Amino acid sequence: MAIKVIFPDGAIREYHEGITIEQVAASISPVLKKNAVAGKINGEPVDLNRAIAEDSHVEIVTLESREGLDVYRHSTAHLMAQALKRIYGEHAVKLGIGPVIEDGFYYDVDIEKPLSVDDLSYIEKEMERIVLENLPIVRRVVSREEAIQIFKEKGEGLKLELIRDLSEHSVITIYDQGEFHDLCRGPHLPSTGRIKAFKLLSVAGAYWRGDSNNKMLQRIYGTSFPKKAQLEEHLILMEEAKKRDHRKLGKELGLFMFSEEAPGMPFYLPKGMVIRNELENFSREIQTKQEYQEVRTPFMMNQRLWEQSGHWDHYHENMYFTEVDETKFALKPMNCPGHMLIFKNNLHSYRELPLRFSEFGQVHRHEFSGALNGMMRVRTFCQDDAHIFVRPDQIEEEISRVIALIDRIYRVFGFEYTMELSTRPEDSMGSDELWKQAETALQNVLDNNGVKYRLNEGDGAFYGPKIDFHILDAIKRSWQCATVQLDFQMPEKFDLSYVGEDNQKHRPVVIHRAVYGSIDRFIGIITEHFSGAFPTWLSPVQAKILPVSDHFIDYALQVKRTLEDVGIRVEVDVRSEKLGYKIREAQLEKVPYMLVIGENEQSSGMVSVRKRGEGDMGSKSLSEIAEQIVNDINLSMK
RNA sequence: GCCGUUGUAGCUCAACUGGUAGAGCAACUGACUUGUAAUCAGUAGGUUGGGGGUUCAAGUCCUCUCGACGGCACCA
Repeated sequence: MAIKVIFPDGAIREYHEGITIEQVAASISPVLKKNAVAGKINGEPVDLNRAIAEDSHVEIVTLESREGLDVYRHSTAHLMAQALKRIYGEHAVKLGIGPVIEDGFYYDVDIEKPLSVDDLSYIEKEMERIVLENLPIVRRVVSREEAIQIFKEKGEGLKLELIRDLSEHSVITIYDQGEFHDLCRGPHLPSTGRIKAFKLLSVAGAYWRGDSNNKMLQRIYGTSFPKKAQLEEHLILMEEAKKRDHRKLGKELGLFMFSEEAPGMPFYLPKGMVIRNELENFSREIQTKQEYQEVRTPFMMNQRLWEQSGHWDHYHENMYFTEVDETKFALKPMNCPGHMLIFKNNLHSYRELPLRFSEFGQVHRHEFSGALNGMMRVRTFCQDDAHIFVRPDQIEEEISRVIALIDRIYRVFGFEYTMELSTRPEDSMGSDELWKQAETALQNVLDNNGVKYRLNEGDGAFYGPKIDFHILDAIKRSWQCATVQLDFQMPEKFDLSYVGEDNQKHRPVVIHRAVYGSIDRFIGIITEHFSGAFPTWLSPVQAKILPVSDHFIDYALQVKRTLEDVGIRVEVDVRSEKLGYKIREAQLEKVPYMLVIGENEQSSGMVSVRKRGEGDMGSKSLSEIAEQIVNDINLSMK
């Protein structure tokens, strides 16, 4: 019997019934057959050797596609599991799950022996042997009873748990390769010999099914690619990412430091402080134009304030407390309650709203020790926070303004970003109506602005839903920075009011927002984003003057003064070193402008300009170079 | 917090199975007076993260503890 096969491009071909995906691929071209790793029948992913029983839409999945690569890596995960069982024993290794992830795969296993990175190379060797054996990978459909029977015999308790949770009518399949059998939906490569290039990367602990109440398993991470060269390239990329690690660069460039005396709490060194001040001033200037008013509130306030705000109920595990003069205090983990007190300090007319209080507010949050990570996750940080008090009818317009502000600021750094709407979490306060109202308002703003966003259910703040901005840095990693939160709860808790047109008291609504989010983390992000080569306006030292010898120090100092007078940050390298040495150091410090000064420059009143990343630019007059640098600074902030 | 790894001079790293700590860079001193990515020589620098233990002997082994790293969980 002939069947019709419809391809994604709409082409239709006839084949005999029962033809496999692989044969279909072969019928199109030998290259396609070679690159095919799986297929899809009516959208359902299947193995290459799956027979096509009736007229169907068919797609050949090749290694070029994401799906194909995923199949390839999924099979590599099985390959690794098989190697583990061979090395440590069938019963000593109990399998959890082994999925594909962004850049590779992992497999969670329950095994007595603590695995170390040294063990990985043994496992890789065994994997290579299994590749050489070229074992066929075969799919087998089993009944639930059979599946339970099989995994019970093998002592695979974790797999039994998975089977138990499979839905009533799901088809249970097992993939066999040699003596190895794994519960798996597939699809997989046709044989282990198809796996060409892989590497095991690390081992780590991971809770079974992601629940910290469960047992901790050992997770082995690895990656694989169709070609050796691709694997090498990926490993090089990982090395590159390590080189721009903000912790390493922060130390090398003298931006910030950490001390055992204050885990998770950054110390700013003079150069890092320059960057931080620039960031603050930049945002301060823009906010002032947008009618924000800067305020400052205490780091520590009476515990009862936090009880009133709801932080005690919903947040106290993350807070630092202290007791002085028999009074209990808490270090602020957020700035909102302080701003509520400021609002309450006066009577407010509806005419004053929106009222925008901004604060570069230092907050303390007790994070788990294992969560700390350089500047990215700290226990004290500065939020570029603001609380905007609005009338209900002003909500949507004000949020649009905030979104525009965030966009304005992110453009300067060249960040692309995506947005997420987070809704009511489990642990939260307030009535359903207010939450619904707040969520709808945020959604409306996003929809009306034609913004694409992802819905992140149950991830809002305990007092309100939020829109989060996730920026993509230069190496495509995503970071949550800006946030806009809509809050009907705090105004209630603090009994806030303004006097309306009707001379009656009305309840304002609060919008919480941050642009950089945490300035500290933002510095970490831009350090990695720019690989330490900050744009001129952020560079701690914008120009470094390099006298060829001691004889030109006077002239160098004169140049320094001239540039400083127009607001440029300048250093002079006065050491008795050779020019090449000074250049090398200035280059390693990633200074944007190096100005070489010697006999020629001194007599002509010029400087030789060497630009970061571009090299020798020839000589320029003092006024020319000063103008160029100032332009560079101003342009990069537009 | 959990699992694993790790901690040696300011920095980067070395010291075989336990035998009593070493190099480069940086710093300091001196010489050189330098033209576009490292001038030479000398000097100094360490209770090996901290406490306890085993041993004739501990950087090395055991134990507790602190920090860091890789993940997990957490991320209001």
